[in-house]
Amino acid sequence: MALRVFNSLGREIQSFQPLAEGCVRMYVCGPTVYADAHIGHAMSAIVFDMIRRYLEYLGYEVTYVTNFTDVDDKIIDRARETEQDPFELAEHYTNRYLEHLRDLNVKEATEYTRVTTEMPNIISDIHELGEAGYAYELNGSVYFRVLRDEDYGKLSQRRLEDARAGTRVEEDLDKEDPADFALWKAAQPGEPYWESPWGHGRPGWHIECTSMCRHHLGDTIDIHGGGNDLVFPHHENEIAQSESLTGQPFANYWLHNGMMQLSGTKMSKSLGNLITIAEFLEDHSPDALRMVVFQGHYRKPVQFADDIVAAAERGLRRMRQGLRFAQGRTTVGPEADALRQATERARADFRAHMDDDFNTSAAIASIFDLVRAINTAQAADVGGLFMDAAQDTVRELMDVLGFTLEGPAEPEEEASGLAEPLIELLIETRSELRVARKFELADRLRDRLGELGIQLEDGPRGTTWQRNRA
RNA sequence: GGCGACGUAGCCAAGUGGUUUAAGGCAGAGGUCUGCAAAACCUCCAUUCGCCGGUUCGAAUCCGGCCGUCGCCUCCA
Repeated sequence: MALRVFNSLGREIQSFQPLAEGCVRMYVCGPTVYADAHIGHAMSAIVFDMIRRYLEYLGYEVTYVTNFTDVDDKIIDRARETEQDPFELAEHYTNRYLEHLRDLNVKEATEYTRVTTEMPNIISDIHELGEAGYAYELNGSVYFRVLRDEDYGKLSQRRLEDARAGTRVEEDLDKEDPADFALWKAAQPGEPYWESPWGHGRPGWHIECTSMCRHHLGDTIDIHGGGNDLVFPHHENEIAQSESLTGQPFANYWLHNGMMQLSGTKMSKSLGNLITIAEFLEDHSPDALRMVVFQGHYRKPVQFADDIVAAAERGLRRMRQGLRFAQGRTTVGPEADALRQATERARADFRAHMDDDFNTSAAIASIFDLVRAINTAQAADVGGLFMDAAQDTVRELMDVLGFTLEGPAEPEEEASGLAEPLIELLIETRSELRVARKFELADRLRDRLGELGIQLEDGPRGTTWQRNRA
């Protein structure tokens, strides 16, 4: 079975076939950097990271380009409000976001593009559009002539009249058509600007992605991704610009992730109902966010709430529990064989579900099935090759989804390295108490360690311990 | 108003015509193990898929209506 994906362009499941054999070129719309990113942005980054990782798992060489919108009205407004330099402001939040991506275990992009470093390409592309009759100048701004684009609206399945309906009536009432959108905006006094054939100004929002794709990936790319709130107008306009410019299809597959919901409504900067990535990571592991997102489907809205995160954390603990050091001595026999079969089945199921438009929820379920098989085998004293293979498979498949499987971080004060020997010493002492049947004391010791975040477990081969975040 | 998505157990959620009289995770109940706990394992936990009709030998899955939720139509991942 081969990979099939839901293409927003045409709204159907299609088998995935990249332009160049074995190579995938993908572009994902990144954030506008005027404030700290929230976990909705993180969801998008995580979803496309998963898609990229899975494509690589399938053996594709992936060129992954993502951008930062670092010139924009909101940035200018925010800079004015806070009396900052807009470029410094954008730079600050760009770096913050890059840090967050690392914290979230998002693989580094092949290239991070920015509007500010793309200016010559943007200007020449706008110029070309003008030459070809797709754009016109008006008072120092340049607009895209929507009427010239015969299949405008094909992505969002919107007719031009619908697109016009809600258009904000604003400054340039002289636009040829209300649906025409800005490729270049003339600078107002005090605004940052670049020199252009049309005077001082800055690019419109949509043209940046057109130029970045064209100049960093080529006229036609395999996958274009982003949140489904970008379908209209942003991606529709990108298609209009790019295809008018090159005469080639812009992107073969359009993939859109659903929105993160906080108490029933979309999380967004403008509504102010958000949890920033930084806030989330103060209390939770990056894996927890992936679990919340991937227990659902990337195209559907994801519910976010404290109890949902808590449930995800407990599921992850179960996953990690299956990776405990295996000390069983049975390496052959029916139990070992059952484990081997469970491992093969998990691999096959995982792959089949991921091939089905990245059904991460079902894919994770097949990993959980393997974890249960591992635990059962551990109880049956299975160890050796098959156990190693089973545990490695859990790690490998979880890694395809971008999970780190790291437990709660070690507290800083343990830097001295004294904590572990001390814990071992306490366990040793407690074992002696237990042998002496002084259970009350032994239990008290266990409880107190538990309060300190050290959880003891008495097994048939002695006591083990692990950190357990309160 | 226009375009689109969705409504599955206490919660999150997969499943889109028979192999499912509905995966998986969390929570809950009982049991095994244990000095006790924890972890793990076993069993149970929706005769039912928003509601009402229809198509079909057969529907959570297809069609129609209704109710409800959400997204886009303005900046938005």
